[in-house]
Amino acid sequence: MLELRHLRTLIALRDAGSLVEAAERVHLTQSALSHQIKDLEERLDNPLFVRKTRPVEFTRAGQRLLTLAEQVLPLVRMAERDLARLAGNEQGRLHMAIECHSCFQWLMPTVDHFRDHWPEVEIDIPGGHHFDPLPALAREQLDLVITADPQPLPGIHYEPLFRYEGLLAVARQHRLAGKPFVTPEALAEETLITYPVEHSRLDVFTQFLDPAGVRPKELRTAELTIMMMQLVASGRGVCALPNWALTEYLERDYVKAVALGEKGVWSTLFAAIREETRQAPWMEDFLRTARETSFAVLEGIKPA
Amino acid sequence: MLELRHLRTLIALRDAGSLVEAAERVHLTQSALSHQIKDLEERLDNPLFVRKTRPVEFTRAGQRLLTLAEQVLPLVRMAERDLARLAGNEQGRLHMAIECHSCFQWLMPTVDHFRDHWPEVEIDIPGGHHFDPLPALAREQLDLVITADPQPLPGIHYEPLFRYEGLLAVARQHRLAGKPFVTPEALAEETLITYPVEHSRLDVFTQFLDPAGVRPKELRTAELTIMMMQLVASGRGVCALPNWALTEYLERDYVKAVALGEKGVWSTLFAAIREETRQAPWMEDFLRTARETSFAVLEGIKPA
DNA sequence: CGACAACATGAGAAATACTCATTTAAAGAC
DNA sequence: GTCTTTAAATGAGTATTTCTCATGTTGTCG
Repeated sequence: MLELRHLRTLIALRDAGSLVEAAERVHLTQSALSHQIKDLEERLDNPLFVRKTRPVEFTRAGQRLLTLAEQVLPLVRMAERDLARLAGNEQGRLHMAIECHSCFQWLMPTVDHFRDHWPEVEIDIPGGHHFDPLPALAREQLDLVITADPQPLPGIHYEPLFRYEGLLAVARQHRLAGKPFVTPEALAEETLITYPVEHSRLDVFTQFLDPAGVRPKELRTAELTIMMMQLVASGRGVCALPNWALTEYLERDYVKAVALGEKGVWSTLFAAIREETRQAPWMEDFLRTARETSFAVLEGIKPA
Repeated sequence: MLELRHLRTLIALRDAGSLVEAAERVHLTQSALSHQIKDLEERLDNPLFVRKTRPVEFTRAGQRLLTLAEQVLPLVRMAERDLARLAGNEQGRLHMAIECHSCFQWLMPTVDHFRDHWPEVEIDIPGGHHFDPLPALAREQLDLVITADPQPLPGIHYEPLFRYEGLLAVARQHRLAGKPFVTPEALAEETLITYPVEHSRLDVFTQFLDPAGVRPKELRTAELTIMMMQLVASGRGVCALPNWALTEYLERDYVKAVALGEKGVWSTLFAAIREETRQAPWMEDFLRTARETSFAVLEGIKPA
């Protein structure tokens, strides 16, 4: 018998393009999905997708089921939201801080969507606070903090959102452009541009340069991504940024990107929340939509 | 996680009015449904229906899920139909005979519905054949026969549709009216009106009178239910009919009904089909909708 | 009150959905 | 062409879920 599980799988498969990645998204193994879909295909007596292509291509039967999924799953989600409200957990506050300078890109659609669906929850990103966000979260001045470096604090839970790769942006004609990856040592000859924050909060240092004991030749800071890009493009330095923050500049061929080290430097972005708010239906919904929109909007990220 | 299974259960529960009957409809035990719904309620943190009422009464949460089910399940069914078509089993013929004089009432809506959804399948109820329907089914002159007395024939499968009770219709002022049930012996004093068919095909004889060795004082036949009702109402005899064939006359208080024996006489109505056509998706769909419409249209019947 | 009907509950059985370890197949690299 | 890498399939075993069975509880009606 067809179940919602199958529809969810197919949607994940379409969005991911391969079984392996789809499996990550729904938090199952590749094998599980392979079996699941095989069962389904046998019962329907019809293949659902062509495996030999990248991304996978759906047969007519597969497309029909995807159509069904698109009709049905939103209805189901709306119903679940209504039920959560009926359960009585409707009041709430969601004030958040963002430690990640380029996160607004995907956070804004999430916030908009959320505001529509949970009008009773007061959602806000209060600007211009100068205190440390994580302690502020603990003392209930904030309700959610987007951060890439979780620090163990009592009562604080870190909910992984997605993993992303730190890439090194270099000028198009730069000597490192086109290399498959860059070694820490190579950066000893470069000017590194960063956001004006402590080095302990930057992955280039903590995960790449510090372990190798290397320091860049020179350091300079910039507030905004676009300024960094201008500096990089004009050959005044290099900078490390999340892959998704770079895609638009890469597409316009404004700069080039190289991986940091052979394996790349991968970090996880977290939503820090208080344990008490973790079960709240609107919080679960916010995290879910946050993940969904980030996967929809950003390229090159992976499930945590 | 919410699944279609839950929605199907809730619909069955609403249609049936009690867990016990709903369980019969979805072919599970009462216990299974009880557990299933309990799980759901716990996860939603909300009761779904009030158990102490008959029929059960749904809470707001339950109603919300029912709404969802009504939106979603038809979509799912349409998709399944499309998939069955894609699987290639689209051609078919469905000529049927009806051995049961009062079946048109529920069969017609079924046929109409089916014609809409399977335009490629030729559906018909050829009239005026004088041959025995079951052998005609075996030799492929027919594809489906509605009958209440299955006879073992090679290659013929009897698919139970529903169970119904045979009731004795008597005039309002008749001496038996108002009794909880009637004994076979009591019929020895009555004129029994039947359809003009062999007695071996009438449950009153096979299940009630013959076992007790009783014969009615007199016998007469009538072609149509309405004629029988007129004879009964005017005190010219009594007649045994399925409970659902009587409801409209009972509601208008045209005649009264009494059960046949303490336990009542229950029969099962079958759809006789050839084994080969049993798996055909349109056949499965026809049987499903036949069951559905009969439960929707007829009162007092039970799942087989 | 006692009998009956509907639902709940706990324990164990059956079905199913998953994981792990391997194999097969295809696509790229050299 | 062979070697490597990546994706998907497969089989066996495990875990989980979902049933059934047997029994207990509660409410209803004569």
